[in-house]
Amino acid sequence: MPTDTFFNLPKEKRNRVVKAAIYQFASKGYSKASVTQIVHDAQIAKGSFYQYFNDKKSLYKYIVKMALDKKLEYIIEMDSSKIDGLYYFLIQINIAIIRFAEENINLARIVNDLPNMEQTYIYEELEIYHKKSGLNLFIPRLKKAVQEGKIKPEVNIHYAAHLLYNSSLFITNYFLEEKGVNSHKDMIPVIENIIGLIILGIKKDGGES
Amino acid sequence: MPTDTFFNLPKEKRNRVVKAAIYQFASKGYSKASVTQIVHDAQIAKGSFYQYFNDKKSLYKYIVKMALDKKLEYIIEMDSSKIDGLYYFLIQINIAIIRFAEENINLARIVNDLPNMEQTYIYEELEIYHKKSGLNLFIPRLKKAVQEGKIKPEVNIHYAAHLLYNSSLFITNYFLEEKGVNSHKDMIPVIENIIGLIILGIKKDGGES
Amino acid sequence: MPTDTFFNLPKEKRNRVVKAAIYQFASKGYSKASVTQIVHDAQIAKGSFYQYFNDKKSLYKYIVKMALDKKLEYIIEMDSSKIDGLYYFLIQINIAIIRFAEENINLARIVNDLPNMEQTYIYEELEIYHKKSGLNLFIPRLKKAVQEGKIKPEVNIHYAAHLLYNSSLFITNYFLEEKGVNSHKDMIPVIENIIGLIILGIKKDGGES
Amino acid sequence: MPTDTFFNLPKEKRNRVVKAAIYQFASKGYSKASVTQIVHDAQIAKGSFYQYFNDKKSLYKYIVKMALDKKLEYIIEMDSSKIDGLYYFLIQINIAIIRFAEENINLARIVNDLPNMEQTYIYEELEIYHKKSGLNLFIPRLKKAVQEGKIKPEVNIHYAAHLLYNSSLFITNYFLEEKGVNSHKDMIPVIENIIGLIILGIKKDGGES
DNA sequence: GATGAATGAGGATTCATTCAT
DNA sequence: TATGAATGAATCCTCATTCAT
Repeated sequence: MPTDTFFNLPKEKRNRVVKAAIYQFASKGYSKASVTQIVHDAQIAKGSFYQYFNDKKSLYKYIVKMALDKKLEYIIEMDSSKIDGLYYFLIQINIAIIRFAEENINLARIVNDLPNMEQTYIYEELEIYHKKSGLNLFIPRLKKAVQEGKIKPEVNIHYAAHLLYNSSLFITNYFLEEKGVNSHKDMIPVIENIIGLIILGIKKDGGES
Repeated sequence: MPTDTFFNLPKEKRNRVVKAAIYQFASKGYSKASVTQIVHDAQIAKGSFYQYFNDKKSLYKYIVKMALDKKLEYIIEMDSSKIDGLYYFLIQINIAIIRFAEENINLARIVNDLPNMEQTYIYEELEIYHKKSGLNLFIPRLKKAVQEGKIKPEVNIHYAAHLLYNSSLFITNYFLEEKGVNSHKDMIPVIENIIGLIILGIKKDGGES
Repeated sequence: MPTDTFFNLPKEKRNRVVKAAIYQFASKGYSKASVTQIVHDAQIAKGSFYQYFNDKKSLYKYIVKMALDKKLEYIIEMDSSKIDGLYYFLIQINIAIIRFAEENINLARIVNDLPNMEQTYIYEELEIYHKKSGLNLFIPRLKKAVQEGKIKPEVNIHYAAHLLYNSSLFITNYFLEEKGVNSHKDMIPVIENIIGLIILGIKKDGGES
Repeated sequence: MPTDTFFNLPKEKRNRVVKAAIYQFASKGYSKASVTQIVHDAQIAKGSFYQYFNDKKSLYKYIVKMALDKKLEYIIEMDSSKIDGLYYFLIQINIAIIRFAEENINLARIVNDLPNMEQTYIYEELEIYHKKSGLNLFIPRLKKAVQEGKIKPEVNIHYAAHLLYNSSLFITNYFLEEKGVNSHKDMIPVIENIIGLIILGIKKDGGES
């Protein structure tokens, strides 16, 4: 969504703009993010900014797309084809997401802020990208597990996917806010616990609840 | 967080202010909510507003506290002492929350928007209230279940509470957005499905994952 | 189209705003007129301006309405009921318009600039007022003259009204620009000439053209 | 008013610039016309534009001159020497102008917008050209008619010329705006009516006004 | 205690023109 | 000569807060 002009810029300058924008959106959110602050941080002229992007919204959409793409990169990288069991798959996907968050803190903040945009008109224009790294991450894998007879027949795939996506968001937020957590490795037990919980349930076998 | 002046006001006037504020915060969110619009809707003078509240933030905190208190009312009302099983407890608590949302749509919106404030400085000042109707809703009950030997020993209570709180938020959002849902009763199957999932797990017994 | 706030202002302040606005619109036209300049000239704060008027357009519409009303005042004042002949009526109406222009130069400039707004969306919202001091000034009088048998049957009332309205605009512009003309009295011969021309025609009787 | 560079350009490129400029000035007016849009439409570089013209004003003056020249072409073409009567001459000249408008809608819009520029400093620099296709169109012919004794002695040539010029503008505007009018031929009755009116007057012979 | 006008820094966006390559 | 990125003052407008009455 940037203009051609933006792509003709030297990479270094483009990076300054992107970096400043990411910082603004991550720390202030879309509507409080200030174009004035972005151009100041990126050391470009106000007018230049509007030669790179039609408006603030265009920039935002570009950054969000970039963030979601980056998130997907981490997920694709994990080469899910080799992962057989559902439990292991879910562990891996959450680890991938946390690694994304670890290495791209501000992009992760932006991604995790997306659900808050859902009521706005901007969201609709982002929905396609968002879906790819949202619910759709889980639905196909759950369907496969159903076919393989590995999932209880009474489980509703739709709700389960929601729960899993939601959990991944929550896990990421947990990571982003928890100041004591330094590496994605520290999160592995948390992930295992939560995914284990979803897979096996809270309830002790044999007990009635 | 209002001034004494506010509490000396006739109840009817106070209600006008509260109602207008709830509407603004629910529909626009904190930062986009307009003081000008609130005083207009409440039919009070701009200057009066600043005699009732030090600033917009004070009003927001007051409304949030009110919303959380109201939510708690619904939860307390359900008289959990009589509820024995954990599953049934979780179903009931989610139904209570949905009933709160059903009868106080705008307050529910404000409550469910709270996690988005987490990065802001305002959140810290609200944390205490938030906790009461958040995580702390689940932790004591989970501890009890542990003592009763009803929960797998490897389950981490802390994370389980997070997952349950998160699920309750997600269920509420689902209710608030789903236009086809008219009554909290329509949500009961959804709740049962999701809670069932958390209690029993996704995995089919006997299968390896 | 101003807000109540504007009308609550002391007359002196209101006049400062109106005067500054008239000056801007008259000298720059609608789109080049600067709100910043207006508030500067009127010695009010930018924010105050937007408490008086919703936007620049509202102010413009207010000023245009004011200008057209003022123009009408001069026309109504001439007490057309006592004016019998069409020629005399047309002379008088043009004199009234020139007197309006003489005593309200900038308002007259704004009024005479209106036809240029015709292609804009603003015009539509002003049309009603404009019509009253435009074509409709002439049509009823021409109809009356037709009934009295004083007008050639082949004359199309519609076109004649247009020609007369157009001539009045032209006469006013002539007055506004002609630097040598100091008083409306200097314009009387011009008016008589032009109206005489429209009434009697250019052509010498008996000559073939 | 373009630079030599402009005239050294291949004709095709020059035309692209001219066409884009005409479109802008016709549809937006001088001050709203966008240089950025012109260079975009003409597919030339911003910098190139300023090598062809010193500034926006220079381009405008060039286009206006072009428009007035084109208008004159249509008028000259009608070979007025062969036209004898004043009435017929006026009919023909108005038809010529309408034909110009019909075949050069955007140029006609620019020409008819000129009077609105009269208050601006730009106008002065265009005045010479404007006059040639304005008042001066009528004055010589009126003088001739006076010499031939075909015009009432009390008619002031100067004012009559103004009225006629003004009427031609009005007729053209009428043509440009009237959506039901497809061809200049549809305008002939209107022209005959208005010119007839000016030649013979509104007043019925024998009646007193 | 009530009122509502005043404030001004800040918001996003536009645009003719310049200048380095 | 052609290019297109850079510029920055100017545009309209918003809004929480203050203050005089």
